[in-house]
Amino acid sequence: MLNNYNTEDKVLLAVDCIIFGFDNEELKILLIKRDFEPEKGKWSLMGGFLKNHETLDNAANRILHHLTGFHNIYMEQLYSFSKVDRDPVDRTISVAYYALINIEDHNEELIEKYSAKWFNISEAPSLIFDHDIMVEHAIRRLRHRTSTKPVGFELLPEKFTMRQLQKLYEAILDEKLDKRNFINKINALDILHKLDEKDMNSSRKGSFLYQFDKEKYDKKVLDGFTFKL
Amino acid sequence: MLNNYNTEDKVLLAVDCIIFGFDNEELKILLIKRDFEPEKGKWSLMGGFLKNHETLDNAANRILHHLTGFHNIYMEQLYSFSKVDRDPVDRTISVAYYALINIEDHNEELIEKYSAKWFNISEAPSLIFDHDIMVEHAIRRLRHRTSTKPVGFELLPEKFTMRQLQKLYEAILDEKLDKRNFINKINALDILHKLDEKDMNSSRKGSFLYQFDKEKYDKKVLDGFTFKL
DNA sequence: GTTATAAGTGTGTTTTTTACATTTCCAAAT
DNA sequence: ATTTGGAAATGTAAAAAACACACTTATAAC
Repeated sequence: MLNNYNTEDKVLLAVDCIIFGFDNEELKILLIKRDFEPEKGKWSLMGGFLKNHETLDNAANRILHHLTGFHNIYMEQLYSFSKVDRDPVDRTISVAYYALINIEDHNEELIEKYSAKWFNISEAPSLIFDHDIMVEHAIRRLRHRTSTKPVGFELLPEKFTMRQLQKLYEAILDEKLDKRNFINKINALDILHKLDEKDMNSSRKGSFLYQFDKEKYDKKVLDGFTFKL
Repeated sequence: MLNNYNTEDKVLLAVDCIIFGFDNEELKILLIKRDFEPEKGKWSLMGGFLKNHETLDNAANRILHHLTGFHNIYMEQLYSFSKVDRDPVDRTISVAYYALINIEDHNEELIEKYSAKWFNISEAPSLIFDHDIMVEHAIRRLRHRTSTKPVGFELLPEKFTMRQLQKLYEAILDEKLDKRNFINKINALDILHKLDEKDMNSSRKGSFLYQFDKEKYDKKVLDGFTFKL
């Protein structure tokens, strides 16, 4: 007996990306204004369809590259959404991915091309189809990841101040953190490299810049260390 | 401009289920022996294809029902797997689900029909396609869930002893736990109902039976309680 | 040299987690 | 009726982690 694959239903498989950024004050998402039907003119996530020669990760990378111009963006598969009529045109299952990018890297040109815009997550417009639900899921996942993996650094420039890092965590977790306790915790992790350089924009005194030391982190992980904030 | 869905590739969408059970000693998974090509005779997860009128959850429920005879099984979507050649017959993306069932409920007849068998997770044979990877993911997820949600009870009979519960957690987490600390923690959660009944099989003295009090748990969750073991 | 502003820093208190040993109960054997 | 074996039941002290909290310092701008 051979299982007959030919009698089975085939579907369109979309990949939709929740792209997070941080502007030193608030957590943001990058949305595009659709210039095609259905729902033309409405805001939505950046998406596309899986092609036969691609994995889902490939497709997500391709889509992210289109909108940002960058490869090797931090990215994680989130969840698959399958309501029967979620896309009115045709049966489409969507696999959501979320991505973290340094907002300073944003490419004005590409953003123009797709009529894209950064929104504070608290002020984002409502989105087409089930995209709002995807964003909710992504925020939940990001909150969790941020507390258990050093993913926050993906959202910051390479060099950053402790204040920036704390603001980022506050934005993601949506709660105020105590300055001293935060710095003590971060320092206890021992995965940052303190530079001699100072950022002189934030205050007269200036504040030291730090870098995430990925090598040190990876080494510690191998020795059984687990990031926990 | 209308986005032309017609030019996009369509794919087969499979749903594969990792079914966990517990026999009071070890964590187990239910596998089936394929009686169709490709890979006939090899062990695999129970799976099936998504139909046009179904959501992924619907499909997973349908597949679980086939093999167990039960509806309303505890179940969670895990991850989507998309290696281009993961299924040699046709391009197939698989969405993995894991499910937890009380092993006592297993239906001998259906198990026979599908040549299914319960394996200790440590002794399971290697599986077709990418199913081994799926199982690994599922175990990781289950470990995490068990520490943050009261899902363990899905794997036990309705009435169980503290010893059974501890053994279950030990099997899932794959580590020994201290008896007194475990019981103290569980009691502190205050979500079990201690019955007057005793299980007399385990010892001369007999041990009290407990039940998970779902109503109480739900009420506590509404009041901001979060399960944490 | 005075001032204004954010950066930087440490300790005591509370809560949580861990380690650990003895007594109790009952069926079974005598 | 008494003894015995074996798992069930139970609490406390020590260690570690999390939390609350306020003053001093460095520097640019004036």
